[in-house]
Amino acid sequence: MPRRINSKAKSFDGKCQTLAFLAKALSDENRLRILLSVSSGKKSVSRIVEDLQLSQPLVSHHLKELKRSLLVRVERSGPFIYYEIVDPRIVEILEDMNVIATDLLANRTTF
Amino acid sequence: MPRRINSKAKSFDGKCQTLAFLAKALSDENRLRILLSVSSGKKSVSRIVEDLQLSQPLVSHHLKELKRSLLVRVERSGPFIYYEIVDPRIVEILEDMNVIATDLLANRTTF
DNA sequence: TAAATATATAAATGTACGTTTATATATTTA
DNA sequence: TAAATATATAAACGTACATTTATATATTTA
Repeated sequence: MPRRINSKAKSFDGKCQTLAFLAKALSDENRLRILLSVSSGKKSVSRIVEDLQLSQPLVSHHLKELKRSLLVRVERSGPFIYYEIVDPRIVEILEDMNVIATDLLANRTTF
Repeated sequence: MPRRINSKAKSFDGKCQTLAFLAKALSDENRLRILLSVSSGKKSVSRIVEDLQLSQPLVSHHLKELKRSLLVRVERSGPFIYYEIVDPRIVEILEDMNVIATDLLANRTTF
């Protein structure tokens, strides 16, 4: 029986790889903006490009990454290809992360 | 007045940079393991090295990154240097992320 | 079918990053 | 003060990745 340091470590055994993969998908500013821009409904690539003022190949590239990370789903309709967030709970997580990040920055001298 | 696409986008305006920074700090498997290993109390570098079976310079390097990301605090006691998680809410976030990641993987064919 | 539009892909490039190896610094002990 | 222990730092290396430029694919329209 493998030694357990504590219960918290146990509950994360073998999950850090998956967690790191998900975190990496969220670790780029432009990719985050793209993900959030499709978090409230389907949106075409060109619409994302227009809204975020990013180059079309860059948006396509990040959408491909988000799809590879299972965070968005794709749907074709005529000449347009629509992307949409798969699980809106990701947005809640990002909101929680933002609260923590704000606190960390505010108390960075104190801690 | 700048155009707002939707309320969600508004609530994240200018925060993606911070969010991406935090996510990047959590985007490496070994760094996550180190962070979680100091999430239930102070732990010395050598103890982390022993628990996680990682090289000492690698652990030191990642601890430096975690400190730069404001996620851990440092405390010296004799020859030992103890690290500790700053905000345990990070662990809750990681638990939530793990739930979502698990669901995404389970439904990856369905979505 | 030709032109126009929408999106994806490929190549190229610079940089960031994780890891290893080697060494330096700091603290305790003999 | 010398040796041993604990940790940090620096250099070196390979790789991953974000971005740009150029081009290919697919769909609609004239």
